[in-house]
Amino acid sequence: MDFAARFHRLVGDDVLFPQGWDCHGLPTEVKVEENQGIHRTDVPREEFRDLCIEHTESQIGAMRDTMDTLGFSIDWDHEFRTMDPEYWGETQRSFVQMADSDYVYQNEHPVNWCPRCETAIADAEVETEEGIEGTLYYITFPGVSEAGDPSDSATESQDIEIATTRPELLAACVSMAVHPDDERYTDRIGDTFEVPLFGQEVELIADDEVDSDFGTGAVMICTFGDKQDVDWWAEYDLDLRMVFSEDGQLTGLAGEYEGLTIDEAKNEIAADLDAEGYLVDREPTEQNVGQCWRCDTPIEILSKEQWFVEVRQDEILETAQEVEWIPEHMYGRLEEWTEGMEWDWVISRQRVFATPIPAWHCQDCGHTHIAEAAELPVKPPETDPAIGACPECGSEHWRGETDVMDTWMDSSISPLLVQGWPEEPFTPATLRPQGHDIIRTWAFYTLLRSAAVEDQIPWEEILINGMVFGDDGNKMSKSRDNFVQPETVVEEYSADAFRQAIALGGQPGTDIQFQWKEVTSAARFETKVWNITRFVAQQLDEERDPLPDPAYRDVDRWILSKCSRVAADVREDMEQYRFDAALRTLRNFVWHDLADDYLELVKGRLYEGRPGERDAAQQALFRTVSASLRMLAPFAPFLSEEAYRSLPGTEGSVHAADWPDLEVVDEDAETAGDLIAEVASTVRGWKSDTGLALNAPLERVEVYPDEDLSVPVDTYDLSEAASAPVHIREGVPAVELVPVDVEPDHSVIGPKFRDQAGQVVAALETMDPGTVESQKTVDGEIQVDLDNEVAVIPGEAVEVVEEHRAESGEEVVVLDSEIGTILVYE
RNA sequence: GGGUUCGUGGUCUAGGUUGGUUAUGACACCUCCUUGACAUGGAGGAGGCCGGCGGUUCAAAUCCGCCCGAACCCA
Repeated sequence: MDFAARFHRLVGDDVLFPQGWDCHGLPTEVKVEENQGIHRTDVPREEFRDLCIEHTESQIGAMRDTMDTLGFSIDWDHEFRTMDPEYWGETQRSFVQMADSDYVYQNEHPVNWCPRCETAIADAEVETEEGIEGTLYYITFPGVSEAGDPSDSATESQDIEIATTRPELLAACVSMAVHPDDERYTDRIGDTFEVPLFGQEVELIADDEVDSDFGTGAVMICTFGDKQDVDWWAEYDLDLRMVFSEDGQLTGLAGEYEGLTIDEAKNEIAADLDAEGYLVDREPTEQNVGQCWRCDTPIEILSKEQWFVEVRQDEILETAQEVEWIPEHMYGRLEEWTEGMEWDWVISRQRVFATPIPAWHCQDCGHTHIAEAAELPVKPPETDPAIGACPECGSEHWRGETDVMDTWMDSSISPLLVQGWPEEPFTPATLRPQGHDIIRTWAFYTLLRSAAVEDQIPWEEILINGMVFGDDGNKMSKSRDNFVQPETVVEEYSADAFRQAIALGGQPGTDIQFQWKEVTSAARFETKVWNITRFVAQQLDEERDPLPDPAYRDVDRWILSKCSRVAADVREDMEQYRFDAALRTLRNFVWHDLADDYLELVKGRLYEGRPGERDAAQQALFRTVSASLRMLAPFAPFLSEEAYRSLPGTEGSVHAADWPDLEVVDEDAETAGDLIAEVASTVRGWKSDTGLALNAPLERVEVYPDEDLSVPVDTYDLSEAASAPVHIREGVPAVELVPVDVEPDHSVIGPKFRDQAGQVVAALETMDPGTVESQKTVDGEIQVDLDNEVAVIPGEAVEVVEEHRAESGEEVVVLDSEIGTILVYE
């Protein structure tokens, strides 16, 4: 996040904030096919690739514009794109390196296959069409009694009936399954049956995934009818019977049915089953069918040679544990995902726009050769390997690998490449920001890869941010019409307001809702800041020499002390990525302490103070405003920059400045200042309430603080602000004091009286406040009558609330405030 | 079905780890106020059984259990 980058620059860290573009992938190919009205096999690979690059470049351009508009402080010198040969060459290098350390291997693996397009397609390309009409066939599988097997000899296996919509897959049947709780079949599990027409023997297994209510409650498992079959095949380590070829015809395994299409086979096999008496019944049914998104042909699942990367779970988890997760519980997601991994990572894709797998297959002996590091980057289908002849058989006939890599192979090495790998020694990046939706991909693969390639953590901290939702709380989408383009916000308000709204959305890890009202309040705050700066700039002399030792008054010391406290708090929040809390604290300070209180208090001095007095106020103002602008810079880079430059006495850019470090925490001044601010705002509020002008002169104001002050309070500015002489008095004001209420301190009474506490408090509250008050002042403790005993409460455990009333005949107004009593003589 | 996170005035949100007096702020709403940075401002007000039930405790928004509801990830 940009907030963090900007903040760390201010505190003096050397920040590398690169931007990478993950270009490759299916969505781009699809988009290009759509725009061009072509299929990727219609044009040569290279041409299609170029079209993708072109499209991606325009996308990147648009996104970069947005980022600039929003003020992202990206280090564009370190921009990279995974589609550039400089990048994907390194992706290949990491592949070669992982192949050398035996992470990479080839194996058969089921893929979605479109028989018409004759290509593998990704899950994302499979569209599920619901409610397709089909026929459900009920087929009898004869039981096999195995002679010589004692467990079977007692109870001879009987026939079992299954239901399927795909009789053409009988030849591929490798097992049968029922639900373990299905009473119809409990004693049959483990029995063997014979597949009709084809004769192979299969075992009945039990699995929770079987739907007992469907058909007969028993299903056949084929390689492969659907994804479920794939899971079972892997889980139970079943045989592989490939019954379809790539063009959708039955293979030799189907015996006499070889060469038929799927539909032909379905009809013929169904007819033969009927003829042989295996077909018990057929009924119409509705089913969901996976189809090719492009041609609507039903998808088949075929097993194809694929490239894999071994997932070493322990290694990944160990690496992940060394990383600090923010928020912590997000580690749990990765852990769960990692532990649940059943298959290794299939990295090969039968696509075009991606990093080519740098390998060749010898056409004569089948040997697979992986490229040497020196010849990278390389595009195998176009180039022969540097090695020349096959090391196994000496042949020079190579078939370049046409498969390409999963795009996560690109993006999962970005931390390495950013650091100059492989030339430079790798040091982990400090921070990785990413969304929680891609923990199982980006974070997972990056951990895997940096552990595998460099045996290191990729980054020290990983900050998981939430998704941004629309104003109505739903995920942004065109159909919901809650899509908010950042540009729209920038046009109507400003980029800084947009940034603030996002920052305030919530803490890291939680999804945040975009809210126009946050933009509104942010925009108001900006106006406020701008006006403050303008006012202060006006009050500062252009050629003002900083004073070595200004004659600060209490309020000056107060605002400076508060400011340094705020700087420390904000800094702490920023370090923990609590941007919401940081901005909140900052806003509160600027708006209320600085603008509402301090500015009002020093106006008198600024307008007509003596030179020395004025200088001190100017100096304090300058330091506070300058510090505030610097703290605001990460959130509102544009506004703070302009304001900072317009403030006389600042040099250069606010973004090149240092984080404020005023080092003037002054407890006494804060006590005095809080009192002054409170009195000023109480008097101001009273004037406002009574309809007086805020600068209406008063005869005299007397302040009686509740607690004795340890320090003298300087009323110079207060008198100016109140337009009246202000005196701080000790003791009790000469007005009637009427106790009206008692407030027990539960944290004292609770532990002291334990289970009696409720009773004590209740009794206390029924007492006359005057009695409580007198007992408290005379004895230092209060006696409370309970039902049959007397409880003694220490005086400090009870607060007596008193109200002041002016003695009759005197022209005085009594104001109660948080810090004490204020008497106003008009 | 499994996992994770969450449920706080009309809306959004802070606080929750460390239980304790009056639960924070913003936006919207109502009343009043042109006063020399700012009406994109200022002063004040109304509005909450802190999702529900139960438990621990003198005391629960906060800790524990269950339930209901939402979102996300996985199956």
